[in-house]
Amino acid sequence: MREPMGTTNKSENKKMTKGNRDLASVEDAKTGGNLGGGGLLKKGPWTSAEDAILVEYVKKHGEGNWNAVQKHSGLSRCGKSCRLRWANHLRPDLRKGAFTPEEEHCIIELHAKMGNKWARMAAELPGRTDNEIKNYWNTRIKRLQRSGTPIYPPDVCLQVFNSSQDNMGTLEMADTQHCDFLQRDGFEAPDFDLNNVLTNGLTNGHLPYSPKFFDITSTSILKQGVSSSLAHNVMFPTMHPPKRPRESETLFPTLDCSVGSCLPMFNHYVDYTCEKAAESFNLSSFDPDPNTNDQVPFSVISGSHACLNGNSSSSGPISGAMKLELPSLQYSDSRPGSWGTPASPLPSLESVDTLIQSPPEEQIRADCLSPRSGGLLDAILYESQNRGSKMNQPQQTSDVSVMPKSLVASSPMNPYQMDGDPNSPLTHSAASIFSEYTPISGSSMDEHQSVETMLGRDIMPETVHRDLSHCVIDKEIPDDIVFTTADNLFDLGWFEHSNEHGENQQALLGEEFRNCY
DNA sequence: AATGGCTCCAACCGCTTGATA
DNA sequence: CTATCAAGCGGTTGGAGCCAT
Repeated sequence: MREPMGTTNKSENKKMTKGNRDLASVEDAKTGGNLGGGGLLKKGPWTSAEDAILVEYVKKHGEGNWNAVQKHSGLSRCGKSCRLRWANHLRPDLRKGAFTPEEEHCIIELHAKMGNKWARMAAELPGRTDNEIKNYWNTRIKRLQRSGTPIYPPDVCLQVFNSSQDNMGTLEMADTQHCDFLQRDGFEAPDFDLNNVLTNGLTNGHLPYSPKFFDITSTSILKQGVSSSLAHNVMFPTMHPPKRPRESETLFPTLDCSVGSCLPMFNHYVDYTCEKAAESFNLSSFDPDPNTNDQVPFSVISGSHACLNGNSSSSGPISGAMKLELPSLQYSDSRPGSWGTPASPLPSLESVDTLIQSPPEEQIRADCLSPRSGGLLDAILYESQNRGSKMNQPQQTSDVSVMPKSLVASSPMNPYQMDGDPNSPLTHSAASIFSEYTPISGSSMDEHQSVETMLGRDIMPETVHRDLSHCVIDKEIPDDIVFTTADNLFDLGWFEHSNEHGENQQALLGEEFRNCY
């Protein structure tokens, strides 16, 4: 927690003390100070003299027309710099000092809704700047990453779910600020009862929403939940070396929106589910790496969008301490000795990108609606919309056709079947998660295998069945059910769930979604 | 006391958007 | 319709202080 600051913030105090910049004269400020002349615009920290000039200028001329500041005031700063200085530090309505607990809570909540929309978040927090919020968030993320603390508290998850229900249910979108993109695209989100889903999921010890929600989301997340691969996607890499690459340095930025990251609050359910799963297996916790004694429990990352998943991506390159293998419980029966080497040679995501070419229209759509750094709503609505549009297009079969049909049909987690949109974050999630559960012996991590090959090999529906039955489904699972295609699930009614208004939640995925099966 | 790593945050950079000529 | 400019936005960088060793 930062110390409360007075009229000048801590950093300014530091700088003023250190550099004795207060002594800089107004004349220096006007002539560029340490510029040494030459008429170049000054960069670097502002002096109080420069601040005074800028404040004086704004008093006289008002905000705006920042490029004129240099002309009229003689300040050797570019307009952009002046605007930033004013907006972030000199504005009279700024609130200085540490964030209050209320503000912190608000930021968390807003981030859950909006993602990295700092300016929009700042608009919701009077007196706070986007830069301030951004810095706060980034700092907080890093701190939480280290401590393994969930980023989104449960109450925030609940709130976001409630609000998302409201928004998606009515589509009136009173909060157009959050959902304006929907209106722009004329997209209509169907009604479904997230709140009910949430409440049931949290209170009953089950996740009744799971199969009724997204097949991808539910099954893959929950599959993740019962495996150590969870650690890749939804676990703080607490064993990471302290110095982590910046978020922007994620190796696969276009695919960084894994399930956990796109749907931040789901991670809490994953967390919960994992506990339940652990109970089911009489495990207190999973240690993903039997060679370590790292007793980090199921501390689930809560998402934070792109920030965390770069390193925790299930498909990202795994190195060093993050080289986590599948838990023994998953493959112990069929693949003894597979612990030592990574079972699934994940194709590089670059190769996935290469292999899955999306039609231009979808690329455009993805550009418009990419939930990469968005919140839960973005992710859900993006997915739903893409499903809808997808159904109106000829089926893309080229990729799938590479696979043997039998294998395609029998793939329990075939992402092509579930969603062929390669731009979809959930598709990526599904693909990456799927890949994790596709053990291929005798391959090295360095081998980049084609997605088709990967998807078609060594798929074990039984595994899925077992996993689902242990920790996901609150319905009786017939013994003869085969988790091969989505229509099995439809037939069981798992994609249909009426909300309190009697409306079918299947609509979430679009009527066409069902029709295509 | 010296040093290196880490945290924090102000400022910058590059890109996008919207207004206007 | 196009070009230009101002402003906004999000990501990134760099520097100063803090802290552990």
